[in-house]
This record gives sequence, structure tokens and C-alpha cells, in this order.
Amino acid sequence: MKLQLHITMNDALFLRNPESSELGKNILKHSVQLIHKNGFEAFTFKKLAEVIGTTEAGIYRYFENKHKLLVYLAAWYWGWLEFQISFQTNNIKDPTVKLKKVIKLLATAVEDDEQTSYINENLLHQIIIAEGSKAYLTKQVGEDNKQHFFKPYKDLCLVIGNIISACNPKYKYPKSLASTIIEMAHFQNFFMNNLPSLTDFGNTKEENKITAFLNDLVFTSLKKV
Amino acid sequence: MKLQLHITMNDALFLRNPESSELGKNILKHSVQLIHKNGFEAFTFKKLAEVIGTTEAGIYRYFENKHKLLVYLAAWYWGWLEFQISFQTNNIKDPTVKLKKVIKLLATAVEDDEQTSYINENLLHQIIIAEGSKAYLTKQVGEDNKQHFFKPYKDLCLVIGNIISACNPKYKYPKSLASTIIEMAHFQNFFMNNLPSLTDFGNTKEENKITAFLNDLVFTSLKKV
DNA sequence: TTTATAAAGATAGTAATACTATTTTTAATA
DNA sequence: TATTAAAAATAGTATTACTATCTTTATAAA
Repeated sequence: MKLQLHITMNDALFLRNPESSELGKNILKHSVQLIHKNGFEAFTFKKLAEVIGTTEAGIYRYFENKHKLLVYLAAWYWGWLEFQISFQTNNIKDPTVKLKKVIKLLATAVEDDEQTSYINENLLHQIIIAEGSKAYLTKQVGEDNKQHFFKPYKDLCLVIGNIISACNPKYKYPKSLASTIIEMAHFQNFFMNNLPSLTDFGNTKEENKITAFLNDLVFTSLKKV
Repeated sequence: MKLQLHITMNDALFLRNPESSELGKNILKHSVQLIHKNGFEAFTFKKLAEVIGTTEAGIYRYFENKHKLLVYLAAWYWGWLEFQISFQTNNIKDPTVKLKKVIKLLATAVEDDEQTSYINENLLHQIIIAEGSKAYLTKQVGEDNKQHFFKPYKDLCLVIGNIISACNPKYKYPKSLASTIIEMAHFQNFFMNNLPSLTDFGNTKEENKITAFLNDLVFTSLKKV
């Protein structure tokens, strides 16, 4: 039996649903590859069209602009990650064990998930590390937020915040700690690989060091070492 | 007596030193205002030239492109902040008191410093919150790093890491904790004002709540509550 | 089988961006 | 007064970020 995981996307993010056609799926697939390869700044719809073998206008029928496409990919990633977390922490009763699992999932490279054929989760994870913040670090963040573009991110943050509160109901900053864990899982990874002197795991480049750091940070804060 | 604070800049960041002329100072002054107003994506040398009353080509004589200008502004900010920290924590012996002061300086809006006439530190602080990460979240981060463009950031991180180690010499992640404090001082501020549900201080919008959160995070980690 | 229709493909065009180059004017300085 | 360096003025180019329109192809309803 092959289960097909489907992540429901906010349809204000696209003009035509990219999951509804081969061209659309190609746009998703190759935009992940191109952004990963050249970075978001150098990524253009023209280059994407060339790779896919369609025209610029063809891409524009699906996405208004490249910012919307980035927000789409980020939203997809957060939705996918929330599913991974709920799936992989299902049946775990102890919130501390649960939170440890969450931190591991956040800080560890993902293998490409066979369930979703057209998105390479491993590449997308790397894109989110290097480009994810650009989805909201814009002047339109307010408008975008009004249209609920960041709901998957907020949902994930809420889920993690709730686990934190389950660990220690008296802890005062569950949401800020949740967003700190999420952001730092990515930033410490980026720093480790690109600006290693900003971290304590420069030479090793091991992701489990990031996990160890985050575990220490979180569980001393929750006084549950 | 009026002291003139001068921050020495890496001269690979510019083609002509912007501090050496009125036009250069105007470029710095008005780029801060324009980026603050319209965001970095909408910021162009053409618009900047119009505001200043010069031509695009005039700006290009000082900066190779807008990315270099952003990196320049970020480097200036980190240099300025390191000076503020060393100045304001001078004579403080107790590293815990020192670290508290550092967190406050990182998380609090700055007043425009009269010492530097052409850069509005308050606006620049807001720019760094919203745009600062874009200075290094690029494909050229490796090249830029080789040219020491991020040295002021790394120096600041080192200074804070050393204070952390002075608080608790056994703490294993002084540099990662330092970069976490720096980044979170900014990100929690951005979230508070733009995506408040990612924080625990959404409705109040008080910066001292961020300080309280970071103090809690840091001093429980260092077991010095 | 014809016909409607929706997506995709092909082609063209535009305004703005991100530059480079050249020439002239202005200001400072030797 | 001559020299020089910066600034201003002007022009031009390749690329980006779109929009518009028309034709072809595939599907599927009548």
C-alpha cells in the first residue's frame, strides 16, 4: 500500500494550483532544484522556464511572482514538517521525550520523502535554512500575514509551544521558545556551514551537535535536564 | 568637548570611501532612510540618487552594488554596537551584570547617536532587524566571508561569548549562545511587531519583555538565575 | 463526430533594474 | 595658472519582471 501524503495549500498563494498538472508539479520540482543551486536572488522565472522546457508566461500562469513561490515552498515545508512531527511523536506520552524528538526533527537533515514525488524534502530543507526567512522579512509581511500565508509556520510554532507548556506549565515563554528553537535549528546549521566561528561546532559540522545545544538550551530553561 | 566616534570599515566593501565626502555621507544617510522606508528589495541606486540629487552613476562610484552597501551598513552597525557594549560595560566586573547589560543593549531600540551625524542609529537598528540576515543569507556568503565582511559580527559574537564563558566557564556553547542571543534579540522583535503569535509578547509590544525572555533563556542555561 | 473549453505553447512587447562608459563641469590644490 | 580629482550629465545595454495576445493541443460533453 502506498499512502499519498497531501498538504493542503492556501490557494491565495497561487493563480493556478501547481499540484493540478504536470507543468505545475515541474514548476515545484525544478524551482526547488534551481533555488537550491543558485540561490533565491539569482532565481528567475525565465531560467526556470528554460529548465522545464516551457516559457516564462507558462510559469506566470501558476505563480504571480517568485516571492509567492518562495512563500508557497516555505508554507509547504512547514506543513510537511508539522505532519512529520505529529506522525513521529504520535503515541509518545511524555512531553519531554516528545520535545526531544521535535528538536531532533528540526535540526536534522531530512531524507527525500518518497511519498511526495515532486518535492525533494532534503533540498527544500536546505532552501528553508538559507532562504526561509526571506519569506517573511519583507515590507509586505503584514499583507501576507493577513492572507494567512504564514499559518503553517504559526501552527507549527503553536504545536511546539504546547509541548513546551506540557513539559513545564509554569514556563512563561512557550511561544518565543518555540520560535527560537525553530529559527536556531536553521541558523546554527547555516552558521556551522558558512560562518563557523559563530558556533561551537565549526570544525565537526555534525548536526547532532546542534541538537545537543538546543536540548541543553531548552531543557535547562524548562529545568528538566 | 565633542568626541567623534569613528568606526573603521573594511575597504573592500566600497569603491570610494563614503566617509570621505559629502556625497558619500549622503549615500549612507539616505540609504538608511530609504531602506527603512521601502525595504531592501524595493531599494535601488536610482531612487537613492533621485533623493540625494545625484545620478545613479554617482552612487556606483562608491558602492559596487546594493548588496555591498547593505553589508557595509550591517558591518557598521555591528562595529558600532561592539563599541557601545565595550563602552557601556566598561568597569563592570561581574560578568553576570555585564551580560545582562549586553542583552539589554541588544534588545532595546537605540536613540540616534549624536556622535555620528550621518547615520541614524535608531533607523539602522530597525533595518538590521528586518534586513540584516540578508547580508549573509546569500550564495556569496563564502566569498564575502573570505574578504572578512562579517568580521564585526564575528567580533561581537566573540566578545559576548567571552562574557558568557566568564559567567560559567563550564558552559559548552558560548558562541552558539551568543549568536542565538544576537539573532533572537532581533527576530523576537520582528515577530512581536509583525507575526505576534510567534511570541509571548504580542499584545504589549514592549521591548523589555524580549529582554526578560532572553535573560531567562541565558541565565537558566548558565544556571545563574 | 462535432464542438466547446481549458491548458499549454509561441511570440511580442514594456517598464524597470542593474549596471558600464564617456564626456563635461566644478572645485580644490600645487 | 595649471593640474587633478570628484561630481554631474548623458547615453547606452543586458537582464528582470512582468503583461498581452494568438495559436495549438488535449479532453470531454453534446
